[in-house]
Amino acid sequence: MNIGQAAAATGVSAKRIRYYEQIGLLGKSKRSASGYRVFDRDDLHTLSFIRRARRLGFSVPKISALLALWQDQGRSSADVKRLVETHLDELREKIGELQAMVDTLQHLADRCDGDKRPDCPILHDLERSES
Amino acid sequence: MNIGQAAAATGVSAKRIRYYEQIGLLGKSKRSASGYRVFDRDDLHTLSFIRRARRLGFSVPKISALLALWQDQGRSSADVKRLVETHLDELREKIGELQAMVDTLQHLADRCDGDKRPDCPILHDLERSES
DNA sequence: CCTACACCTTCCCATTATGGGAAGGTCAAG
DNA sequence: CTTGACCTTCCCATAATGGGAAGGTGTAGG
Repeated sequence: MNIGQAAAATGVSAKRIRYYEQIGLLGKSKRSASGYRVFDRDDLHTLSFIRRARRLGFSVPKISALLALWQDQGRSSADVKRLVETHLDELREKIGELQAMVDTLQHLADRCDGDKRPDCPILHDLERSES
Repeated sequence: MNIGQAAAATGVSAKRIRYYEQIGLLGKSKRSASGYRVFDRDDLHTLSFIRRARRLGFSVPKISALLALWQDQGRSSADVKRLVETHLDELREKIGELQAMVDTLQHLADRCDGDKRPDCPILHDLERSES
């Protein structure tokens, strides 16, 4: 299977597959006589794993750790869970930051008339002298 | 006032100030005879504005728009409000994506024993053949 | 007056994960 | 053998910084 077919089969673009190989997330691909990358069912399986992990917001280094655990038959589920909970903490922290922005902005927008006049509490707040 | 003092006074690092000038978010700074950037009270005011906008998650292009409105005495608050509401939509969309990740991961983590055994619904899910 | 030392300047590199595109080789069908 | 689809590598760009080098400036103390 060539890279284009692997990409179509897994939803991971050819560009990304080459990138993952380059940074060492994937081992070096087998190559055909002419230098084309060749993928087998196991490779597709791994690529799909990576794609799902990306969708859940894991960074490449974290996926690397997840892959290592996945392939380690002697892993403990505690290790996997710990990794995921750390990720959950980070996601929640990010959500908290974004939510705080939303709260502030919504508060300001609620007080903005949104008409033709220039007065606007939003700009007024951004302009304030404190902080 | 030199760049270091302006940075200390506004909380915007010297690096960032230079960057903002370079990309045109700030006009070209006045310079001393020896080439040092010189900042006055107005500049500090603008830098503080930018810092607050950054903290509320606005991108540089959006801040550029906000600054233009801020400095336009003939603006309408409707324009400001529209910009902010677009931003709010984007923030909320991002939060939604992150929250969906959290929901999925929490669900999986809840089902993971987190002990010494290798069985783990998290890896099992990432590995699944569908999707 | 000269020497430190702190601060300034510009320039280049790195970050994260990906897309775009060029130049050139390969393969299968007609 | 040509065409077109596909592959290869390589370089560039993204957003918004931080790090650090090489070299000029400004000031304070000896």
